[in-house]
Amino acid sequence: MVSIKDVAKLAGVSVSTVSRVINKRGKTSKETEEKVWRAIEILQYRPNLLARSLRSQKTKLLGLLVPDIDSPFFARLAKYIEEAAYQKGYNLILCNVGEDPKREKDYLEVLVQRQVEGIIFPRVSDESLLVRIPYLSKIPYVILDRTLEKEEAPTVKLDNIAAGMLAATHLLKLGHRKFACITGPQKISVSRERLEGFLTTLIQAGISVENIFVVEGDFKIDGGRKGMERILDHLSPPFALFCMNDMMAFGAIQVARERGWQVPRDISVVGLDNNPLCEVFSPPLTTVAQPFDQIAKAGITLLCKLIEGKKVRKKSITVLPYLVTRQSTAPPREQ
Amino acid sequence: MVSIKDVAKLAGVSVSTVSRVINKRGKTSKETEEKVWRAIEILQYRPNLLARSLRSQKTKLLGLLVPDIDSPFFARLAKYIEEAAYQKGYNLILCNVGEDPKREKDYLEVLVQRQVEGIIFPRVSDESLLVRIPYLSKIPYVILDRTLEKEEAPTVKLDNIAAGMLAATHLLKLGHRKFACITGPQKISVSRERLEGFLTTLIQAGISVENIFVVEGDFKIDGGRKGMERILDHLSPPFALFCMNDMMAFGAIQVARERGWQVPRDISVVGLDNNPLCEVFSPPLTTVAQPFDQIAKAGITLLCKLIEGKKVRKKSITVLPYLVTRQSTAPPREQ
DNA sequence: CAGAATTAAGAAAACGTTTCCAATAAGAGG
DNA sequence: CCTCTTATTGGAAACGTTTTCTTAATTCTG
Repeated sequence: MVSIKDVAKLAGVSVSTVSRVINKRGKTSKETEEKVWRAIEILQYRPNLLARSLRSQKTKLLGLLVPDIDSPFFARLAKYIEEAAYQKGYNLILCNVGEDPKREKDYLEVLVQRQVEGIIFPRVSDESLLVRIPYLSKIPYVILDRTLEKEEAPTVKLDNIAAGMLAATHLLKLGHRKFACITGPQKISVSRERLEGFLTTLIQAGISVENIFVVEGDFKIDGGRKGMERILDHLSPPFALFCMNDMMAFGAIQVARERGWQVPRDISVVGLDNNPLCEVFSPPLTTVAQPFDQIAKAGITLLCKLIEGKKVRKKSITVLPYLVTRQSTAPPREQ
Repeated sequence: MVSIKDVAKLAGVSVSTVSRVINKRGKTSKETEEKVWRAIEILQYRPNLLARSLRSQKTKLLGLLVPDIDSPFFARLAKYIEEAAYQKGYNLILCNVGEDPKREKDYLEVLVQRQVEGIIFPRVSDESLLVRIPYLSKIPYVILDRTLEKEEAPTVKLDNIAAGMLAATHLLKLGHRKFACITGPQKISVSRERLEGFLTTLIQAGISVENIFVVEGDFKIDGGRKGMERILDHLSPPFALFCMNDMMAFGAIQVARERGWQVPRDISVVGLDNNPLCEVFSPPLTTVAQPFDQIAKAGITLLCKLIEGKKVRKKSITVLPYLVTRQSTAPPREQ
């Protein structure tokens, strides 16, 4: 491997001069600069970022801890996070932790050892080790799409209450009086907040609790399917269903169809996320959209501020959802 | 930051001894080992991987160059690649290059400078800079789901010809005699190979070329939509359609539905990839499945061998697709 | 019991940078 | 012509490891 020494030798200058030229720090004469660049060109020299990082204590590395990169939600988020990080000159170490706490622990250790400057992670659970491991709490981090109970951790997320309200008002406006909801795991704050927004809006509109049937899902297709089965065992159409993400909505609609019900004629369905497939689904899915780009960008920006040690006023940022109306919702048919 | 020196001091031994204990290299007495581990525990010492890598010339880092992490195909592949890398003790730097050649160049530079030990990337284009930049060709790499024209680059991919054949035989067996196909971009070898398998099988079965209508797509939903519009302008159902990935199949089916055609009654559709959403689509999509886990695992294994400098007999590995029959295909209706 | 062989541990060099400090050369001012 | 700045440059330490080479201490062998 060709090092800065080789460049210095070929250019006939000292190592420090080469460094100065490369980093454009300090004074250097035009001629030496030229000599140095020429040598670099000839030798195809590329600085070793390990050495640079070791010396300068800056790695320009971030850890991206994600539950499941294969889920459309996280894949989308990851894309925008990567984009924002790239813009700021950071690289991302991809850590797919799944449901495995051991793996999360492993990765956190590794990230620390690799001297990442910060960690960004969507939707950690409350049991997450991040907050537990003491030497970890020193490293800047930002949590996306999720609040941790205990402390005022830096967070960027959707206004989930507003999201629930958006779904509820849309369905109310269509004239629905009977509702169902498939939530995410209740231990995740996101689920609770969305439910809160959904329920309070309905109740304020005078819907009685007997007419609201809530089942717990898992944000996956299968949770939507199982949820819908339970709902249809207890509730007879027409009614309106709010699924807390699109995947579950897809699963739920499939079950409805299998049982002979039509969407939106018998059941209106609202999803959440605005997955690109909503458009091609049959029927195209009405959904509460997340501005993924905003979340990611705000997250990285916040993280960078924390890394630079700047004082941040608002450690907790929320972004607003918006409704995308398609064909899976309609007024309830006459009974 | 607490370093190995602090540990040495607290344990009352030399730095080299601490290093030996940590790496379990060389002889150390039970007592010193205990002293060292105790000091490590007290100080919460974690080795600095930058320094270690710098010295040992091993970073245990891999670059993952991917066109679009938000596409279901790449997200799925990335997940399994990450899994395989993790098993082998490697970390991944995520590089989402999009369609931007400048970005690809940037990232390749950065990866080299970060001293990654290898690069793995799905579906590079032939114009990819990888092969061009001379100092890059030294760093081990493996290409997934794609062959580069020129040389015998190490590759792991689906047997695409078999994939095309699988789709064709399935449709033939159902009794179809009129066919359409929405390909991927023709400049990507994957598309050409799949088409080859599809066409030769049909022609060998005695289907005349007038009864095969091929349009070029882009592997995205919209390509499927546009492709289907062109097909329906030229071809009247019933016929059988092979889409070279599931996304395009979803788009195509939507257009068919908009135009009043039913799948599979009027048009049989076969996709490719076996996206989890195939199951919940309406109708559930028959598809040629890719064994993502095998591809990823074989890719990482191959890359590791190249890194270790082992001689590899087979630099080019193909894995076999299999058909998953669902409800989007059926015998053609009587006309 | 002397010398050889073995074991455990320390000292120091090396990895490739950045950066502080000192040194040299050139120009300015008196 | 001598001193004082100023502009460039080089030398060397430092970042935190690993690893080679010594050295000291112990055990074995005849």
